Amino acid sequence: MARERREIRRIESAAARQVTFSKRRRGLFKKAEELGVLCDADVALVVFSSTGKLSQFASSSMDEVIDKYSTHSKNLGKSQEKPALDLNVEHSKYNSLNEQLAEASLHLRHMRGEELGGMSVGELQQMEKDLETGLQRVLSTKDQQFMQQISDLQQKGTQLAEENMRLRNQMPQVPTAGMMAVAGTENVVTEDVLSSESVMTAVHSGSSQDNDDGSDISLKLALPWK
Amino acid sequence: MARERREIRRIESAAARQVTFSKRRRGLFKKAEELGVLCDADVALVVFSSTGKLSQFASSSMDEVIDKYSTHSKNLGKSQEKPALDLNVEHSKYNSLNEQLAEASLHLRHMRGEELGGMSVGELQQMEKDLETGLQRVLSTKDQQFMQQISDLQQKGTQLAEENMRLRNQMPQVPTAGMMAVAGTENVVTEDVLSSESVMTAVHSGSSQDNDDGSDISLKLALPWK
DNA sequence: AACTATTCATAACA
DNA sequence: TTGTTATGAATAGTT
Repeated sequence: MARERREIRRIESAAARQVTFSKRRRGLFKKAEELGVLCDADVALVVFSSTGKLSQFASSSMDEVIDKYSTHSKNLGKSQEKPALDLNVEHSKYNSLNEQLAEASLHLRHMRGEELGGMSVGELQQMEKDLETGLQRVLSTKDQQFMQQISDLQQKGTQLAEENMRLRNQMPQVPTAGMMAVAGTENVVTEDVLSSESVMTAVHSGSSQDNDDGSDISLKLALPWK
Repeated sequence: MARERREIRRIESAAARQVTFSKRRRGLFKKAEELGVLCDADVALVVFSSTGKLSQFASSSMDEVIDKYSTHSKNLGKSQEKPALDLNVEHSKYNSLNEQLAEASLHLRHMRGEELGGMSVGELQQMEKDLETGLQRVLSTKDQQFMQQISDLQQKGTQLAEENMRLRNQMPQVPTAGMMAVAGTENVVTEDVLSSESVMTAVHSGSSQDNDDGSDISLKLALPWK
């Protein structure tokens, strides 16, 4: 209803989906309330966002009645009792959440390639698409994090090299004891060496195949301490 | 929202109220459905008209709650007016489940490559490993299903070819063109292994976008025998 | 979050 | 009730 018509299908971008959800939820609740007032109707509305957040509206206690009936349909006589009613509300929400959790859990197992037996080719192709997209994004994000860590380490390395240079200039009388001079800055140096090692180890043991701009940079990294 | 703005208060004329109810109810349900689809949300909506008539909508798993409700809704004494707005979440079990669901939901979004911002390199590598495993298994399962479909089609093809043969024997007066067509048929049948391989390859590389259930393949394969 | 250009929903009418 | 239309509302894309 705006700059351009939007097709009614799941919004892929999480950010855009969240924005649209906010706007449309407000609109929907407003319409629900207006219908209740204008037409003297009882309206109950429950919305779970994709992140599991709950919001609800009721022009009367309809939602409680719904929840109550959903769990203890036999006990119609207790419909006016508040305590039992609240418990039933909880019970109902609990069951509903349990179902959603089970569903999400199954979806996760599917994503891991488990329990694929009953799925159609179409469903499998959708899974494949999702997995490829997800994998691509994970790889991209991982690369960015590596680059950031490397950049940080380079900066630290430069600082340490400069300090090292200053120390040497202050102690020209120690010819072969270069190691000793470095040891003077032991705290900082040892920390950094350890962290860089752990990073490199992570890179190595880390799975797959791609991108090795990192090895070039790591060579540069090693230089200052040589 | 039209010729003139209408104040949001109970419509006194019963006839006008009924008309407005009808129109606005349709609009409200449409909006509810759109929110569910666009934002991947679970939406449940129950409306009692002032005459006691019930209508309901639910996306996904909420329908069970609503269905149970509708089953027993005959016994309900309905609507007075008393606007009440609830936006509460409570009870430890409920909260615990809600957290689990939120976590599962977040995990799913991570698997789709969304919201990776705060993740460590180690977590990303684990995700990568999981995604690769899942993708591999999905591809494998999909291949199996294709193989099964192809096998089924081959069987059907063989049956049709045999019937074709029988028909041909019953009609020896068939002209030359018919013979050529039959020869073509035999070629296709005997090349089954090759053609199935090419199908698999194409599917593998092209993968992702359209989710037909493979029925178009059966049409294409069936054509030569028609 | 605020701002429009648009599409959409609907109040009045037929 | 259903259909049409002028107009008010909701909102998609943008800033």
